[in-house]
Amino acid sequence: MSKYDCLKLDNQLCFPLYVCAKEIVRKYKPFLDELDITYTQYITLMALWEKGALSVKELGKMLFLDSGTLTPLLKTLEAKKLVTRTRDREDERNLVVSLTEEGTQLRERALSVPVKMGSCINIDPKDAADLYRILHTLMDNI
Amino acid sequence: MSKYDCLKLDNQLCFPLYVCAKEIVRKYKPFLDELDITYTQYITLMALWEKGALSVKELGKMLFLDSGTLTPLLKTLEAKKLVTRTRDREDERNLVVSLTEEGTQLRERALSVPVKMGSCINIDPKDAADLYRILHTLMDNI
DNA sequence: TACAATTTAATTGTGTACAATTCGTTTGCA
DNA sequence: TGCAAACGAATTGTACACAATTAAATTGTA
Repeated sequence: MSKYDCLKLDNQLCFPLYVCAKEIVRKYKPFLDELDITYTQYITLMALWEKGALSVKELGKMLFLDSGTLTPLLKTLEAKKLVTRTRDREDERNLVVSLTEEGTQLRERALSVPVKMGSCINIDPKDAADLYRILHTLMDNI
Repeated sequence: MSKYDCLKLDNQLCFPLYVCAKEIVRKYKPFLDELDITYTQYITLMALWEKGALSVKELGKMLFLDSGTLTPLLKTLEAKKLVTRTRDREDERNLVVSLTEEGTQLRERALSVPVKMGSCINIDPKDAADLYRILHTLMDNI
C-alpha cells in the first residue's frame, strides 16, 4: 500500500498486453517459417487476400502501420515474388500493391496456420470472445 | 461463409492484440518523452524500482526479454546515468543492474505517467478487470 | 492558370525484438 | 583434478516500428 503501487509491473494493464502480443506473435513463427514469411508480412497478405489490391495508404489504415514500416516490407514481399508494386495511372502518388499468382496461391498453404495456432493457444472460448470484444472497443477508442 | 474466413483480419484474435499493444505503447510516448525514456526502458525501470537490483537474467524473466534486447538497452540506461552495470563478485557470469541516485529519483517524476495514461485510455472498469485477468491467464499458458 | 497547400510514398535515424552464435565463467563428474 | 557440459551475457544479423523529414504528384484557389 505504497504511493508507488501504480508503478508496479503487476498493476499495469499495458504490460501484459505488450507481453501477450509479443509472445503470441512468437508462437506464429514456426508456422510462418514454413511459408517463409514473418508475422507482419502475414497480416499484410491477409489484407491483400481479402481485398485483392490495396494502396500503401489503405494498407496502412487497415494494419495500423505507416510507410516507414510498409515500404521496406512491401519491397521484401516483391522480392519474394508474392506481390507487385505499381503506381496508380490515375494518381501517380498512389502505389498499388497487388498479389501475384504465387502470392494468391500462398493463401491455400496459409489455411493451416490458424488451425495450428488454435491448437497451441489454449484459451477459454468465452474468454476469447470477451477479449475480442474488449480489444475492439479499445481499438475504436484510440 | 468461405473456407478462407479464418484468414480474415476481422476474425483474428492476435491482430487486435498486436494493434492495441502497439497503439497503447504509442500513447505512452509523449509522457515518457518528458522523462527522456522509451517504453521498454520504462518497464525495465519499473522492475528495478520494485526490486532494487536485478541481474540481466532476472530482468529478462520478469520482462520477457532476452539479452539481445536488454544488453544495448541497459547500456543506454547506463549512458543516461540511471543505472550501473557491475559483474557479480560471487559469480562473474552475472551482470547486476542497479539504480543510481538519479535513477531512483526518476521514480517520483514517473508517478504522473500512470495518472496521465489513465485519463487518456478510456476503458470500462469491468472490461479492464476482465482484460487483466484474461491476459494473465494467457501469459501463464505461454 | 500560377502556385501554395495538401496528399502519398520514400527516406533517415533511433530503438526495440529475437534467433543464432560466441565468449568467458562456473559446475559436475569421470 | 581436468575437462566437458552448462550457464549468463554479449554479439551478429534480420526485421520491424515510428517520428521526422523529403520528394513527387495533385488539388484548390486567388
